[in-house]
Amino acid sequence: MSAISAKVRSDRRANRSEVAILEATRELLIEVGVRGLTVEGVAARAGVAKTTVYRRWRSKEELALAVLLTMVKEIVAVPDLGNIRDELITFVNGAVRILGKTLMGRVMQGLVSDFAANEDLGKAFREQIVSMRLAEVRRLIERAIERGEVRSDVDVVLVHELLFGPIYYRLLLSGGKLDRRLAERVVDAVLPGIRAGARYSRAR
Amino acid sequence: MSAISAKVRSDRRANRSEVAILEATRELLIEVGVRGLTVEGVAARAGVAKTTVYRRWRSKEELALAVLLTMVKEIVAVPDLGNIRDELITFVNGAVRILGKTLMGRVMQGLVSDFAANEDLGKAFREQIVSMRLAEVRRLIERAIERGEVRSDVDVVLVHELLFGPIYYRLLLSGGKLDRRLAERVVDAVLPGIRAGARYSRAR
Amino acid sequence: MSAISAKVRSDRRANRSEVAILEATRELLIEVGVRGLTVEGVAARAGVAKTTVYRRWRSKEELALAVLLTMVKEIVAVPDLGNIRDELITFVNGAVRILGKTLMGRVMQGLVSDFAANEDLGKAFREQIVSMRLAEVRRLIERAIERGEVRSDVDVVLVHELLFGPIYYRLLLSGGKLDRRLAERVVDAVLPGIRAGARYSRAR
Amino acid sequence: MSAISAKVRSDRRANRSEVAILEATRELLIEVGVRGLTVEGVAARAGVAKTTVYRRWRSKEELALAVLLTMVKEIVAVPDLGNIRDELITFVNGAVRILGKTLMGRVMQGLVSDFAANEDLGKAFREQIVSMRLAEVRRLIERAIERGEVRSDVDVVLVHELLFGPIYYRLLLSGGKLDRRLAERVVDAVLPGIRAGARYSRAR
DNA sequence: GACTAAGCGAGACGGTACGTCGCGTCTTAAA
DNA sequence: TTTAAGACGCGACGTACCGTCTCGCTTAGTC
Repeated sequence: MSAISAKVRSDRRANRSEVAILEATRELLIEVGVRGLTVEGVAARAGVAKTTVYRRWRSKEELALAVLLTMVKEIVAVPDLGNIRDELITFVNGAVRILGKTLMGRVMQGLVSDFAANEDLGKAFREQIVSMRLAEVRRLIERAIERGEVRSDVDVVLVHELLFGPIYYRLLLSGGKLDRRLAERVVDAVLPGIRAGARYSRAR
Repeated sequence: MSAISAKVRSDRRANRSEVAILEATRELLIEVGVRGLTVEGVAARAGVAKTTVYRRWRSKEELALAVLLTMVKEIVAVPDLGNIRDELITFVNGAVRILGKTLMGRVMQGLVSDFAANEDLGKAFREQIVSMRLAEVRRLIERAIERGEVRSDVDVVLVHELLFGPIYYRLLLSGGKLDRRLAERVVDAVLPGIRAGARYSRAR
Repeated sequence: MSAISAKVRSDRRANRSEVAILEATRELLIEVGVRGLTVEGVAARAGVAKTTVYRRWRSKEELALAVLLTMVKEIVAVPDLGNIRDELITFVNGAVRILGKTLMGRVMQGLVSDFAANEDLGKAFREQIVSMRLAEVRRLIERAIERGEVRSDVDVVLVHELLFGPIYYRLLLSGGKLDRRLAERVVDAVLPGIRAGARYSRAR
Repeated sequence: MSAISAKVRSDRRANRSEVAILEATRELLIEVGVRGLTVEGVAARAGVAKTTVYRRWRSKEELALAVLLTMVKEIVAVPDLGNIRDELITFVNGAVRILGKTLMGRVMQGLVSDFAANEDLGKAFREQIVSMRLAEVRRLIERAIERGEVRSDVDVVLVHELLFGPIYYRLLLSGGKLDRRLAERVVDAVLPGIRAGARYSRAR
């Protein structure tokens, strides 16, 4: 029992550092961005030794990703709204809002280059964000197929890319605004291609 | 005439360093990527003083961008193929090929974070790549409108984002393949929404 | 006790770098002089990072001064030789020897311009060398006054300047030799003015 | 005749640069000292190409010395004042004034290290300043010997060093003031040793 | 009065060293 | 045993001047 309580105490102690580090990271990400983030700065702000940071995360990028992941874990299931259009708009707009209005947009911009450079990082992002979004799109599409709104041979992966690609394109490359209208317009542009009864443009 | 030849001679001298630097950069980008690129390394490889590099480019990122831009200046006008589908596929596939098969893909991955961090860099990319692609899409769409293939109230910017967003999404985030089929499938997914006679999904 | 041994261990570790740096500096001062001394070179020779050098000394001049000070800390008290003449000759000759025969002469030549340019450096030299020599001259003069050899109203500062000024004048400006005779002749030239019973030349 | 006038005109053109460079050097010596002096800065201030500076002086130190020498060429002969004391005070005080009140003090401080490092520089200083002062001291002493004021076996070199050593010692090392009293007190301390009828302290 | 070469301004260049930053590792003392 | 504290080796940064080197322009002085 004392061992257990010790463990508990130890965990708490460990968590105190961990929480302090994450909080410091979050603050510094807001203040100076991923680019300006330094392990040294995080440790100082958290009142923690650099070694303690390194013991838990391999690099400032992993640290930034950890913070980013905590924010995006809000990818919640979209309730049944009765029609696929509203559901997709709701879902896509969730991403638009997070990327456009919160810290996450800047963090994403700062981290994206690291996804390619650092295998672990990219994998973590794909597994925890990309694949979850894909899964949710799949769920919504399948529900819509059952409703008869959407063709049954739809390529979910492609749809998912068509929905989110433009969002990230604006965030990362074109500098376009991430506003409410965006989600709606993207969804409206994609739907005609997957509506039940619609034909592939090619077949036309 | 003597003025011209003098200019040429002068240019040649100036260019000798410039060319050497760009070539060294290209080699190093292949070997170590944007992340591993250092001004020091470029200067050494080019047989040039560090100061000479800094005299022409403010940072290794600008240098990398310069190399990248030389590669993408191949965004050439798509000839009239008689139908918008083939034209768009040709155009989009140009980007897919460059990003998927050449150095440019890796360079893009490495630079994208800097577009947000460095105003000049982002501006240069937007003005020299994004806006040129947008202009070409506009040209193609307008031609298609004249042909009666496409609705006349199409939002060109959005179409452009729908076409290229998924490409970059794969390159930067999902890790999906950039293959020949990609361009075709994206175009076929986008066309239904802009075909003449098509209705907004919403109106349905 | 454990605290002490710990302190000692800690000192040893810290000192390892410090000693290596000072030794490298000493060697390089001999080889290339103050002028040719570079922090980069010192660090390389000492097998130490440049930052480690900068952590301890602000500039190569401070470093050179540190070496110089270790050498001149030999300004030891002159024993009672029974007469002021022998005592002063002994004392002045100490400086002549160090400046003429050891590295210190060259280091002094190299550093002297920095004493004026760098407040800290000049202050360190004045406090650790000049004032110690002045104090020793004062002690000797006072002893001689007690013996009745020297007038009691002697201006010790001036005497000190008359004794050492010519030495440095040779070292730095005239290029004259620093030999054994020098100390003797300077002392013999200065003594008549301060002998008990002597009168100021003016009073004559 | 045309050749001559050509030479003259050419000289004038050459002199225009030379004068501009020296004037710029003088200004910059006042503003930033020898330490802060750069060939680049001098050329810019003089509105002259760097090459033009290098064509005339080998280094910024030679340039600084050139300026310094123009200022000290005022070492003029001391008139016969009837007694050696007043003559020496006048002479020594000339140096005290120049070193204490004009730019020359700071320039000397900045150049002195270069006298040892640069053979040409040291030689120029010794030949144009030191030896001229020595010659003047010799002239004064010889006149005083004829007057019967001073012993005939005086070591002029030593006297010269005793007179000027303390001045430079203050300027360069001790930081003591260079005021009117200094010349007088040094002379009064040195004279007893060389007065006619005086004996070497040793002989006592 | 046109021609030519010498001298010049301008400034790019290769180079050395600067002093700084942050990395990730390692050591120590305290808890 | 874990931690805070922080020194360390390291690599690269971007800067300052160095002294050398073209490059055309200006400008005498010659033909």
